[in-house]
Amino acid sequence: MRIGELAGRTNVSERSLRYYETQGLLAADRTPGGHRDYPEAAVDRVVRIQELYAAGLHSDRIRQLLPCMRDQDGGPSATATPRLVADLTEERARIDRMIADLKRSRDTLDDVIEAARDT
Amino acid sequence: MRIGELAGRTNVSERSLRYYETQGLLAADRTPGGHRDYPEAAVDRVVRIQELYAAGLHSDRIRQLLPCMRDQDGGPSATATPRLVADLTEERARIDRMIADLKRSRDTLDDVIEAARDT
DNA sequence: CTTGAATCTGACATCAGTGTCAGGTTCTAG
DNA sequence: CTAGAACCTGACACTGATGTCAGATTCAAG
Repeated sequence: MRIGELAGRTNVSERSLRYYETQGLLAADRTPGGHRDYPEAAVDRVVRIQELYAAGLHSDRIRQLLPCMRDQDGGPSATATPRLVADLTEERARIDRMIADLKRSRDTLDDVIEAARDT
Repeated sequence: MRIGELAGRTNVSERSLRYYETQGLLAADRTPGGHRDYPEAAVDRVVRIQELYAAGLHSDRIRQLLPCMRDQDGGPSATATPRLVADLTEERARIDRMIADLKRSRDTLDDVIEAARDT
């Protein structure tokens, strides 16, 4: 599929899709004229990439991670090195802290919202 | 207490504390010479502010929110307007989506980490 | 063929909190 | 009183994914 369709289906801008390519996160075939042609699996991949970005991972880390992921077409093409496992474990801990923070903020908002409801 | 101590106790840089003041999030008395003098309650407040920033709220929103929060010394000094409640409800939904995303990313990392463990 | 929509590359802007530096002033222990 | 630590303001840089614009090219339908 072409970039416009992929953007529409993933709700990710064309700009970002091209950026992912420069970062080595998302490959695309090219038509004879140079237009990008994405495989169906690109949809899932883009969604994953977005999730990982949202989790605070940087392009470099995502690039290391992607080949080790299951649920890619053809299964994982690599296994994480010990070094990468250590890094990912740290990222995981960071994500846990983020979740805890977010829950506290959510509770704070709930308090304020509820206090207003009781007015 | 002075800014250095507050920074140390909250693990927030002095730069950020001064920035919070310009944003109207954190007030401080001044010594005759002009140095900031924070009340004890500033520690809690700074922690809250950090959590809310981490949850993706911007300064403007936090400024609206802070006076409505419980657990401030003296209790809440304001109640959220209906307009603010609507905005906060939206923020809350966004935070929920963030948490869901983070959990998915965490699961992804766990998969990769575990796959490496089974090597 | 033609024409309009879609895509291409490259460059520059943005956001918003934070880092950092400079040059000056205040505080406090000795 | 004095030295050094701590603090002050103001300004500029940065980060890194994304928005946006310009000018050129390709694609696909009539």
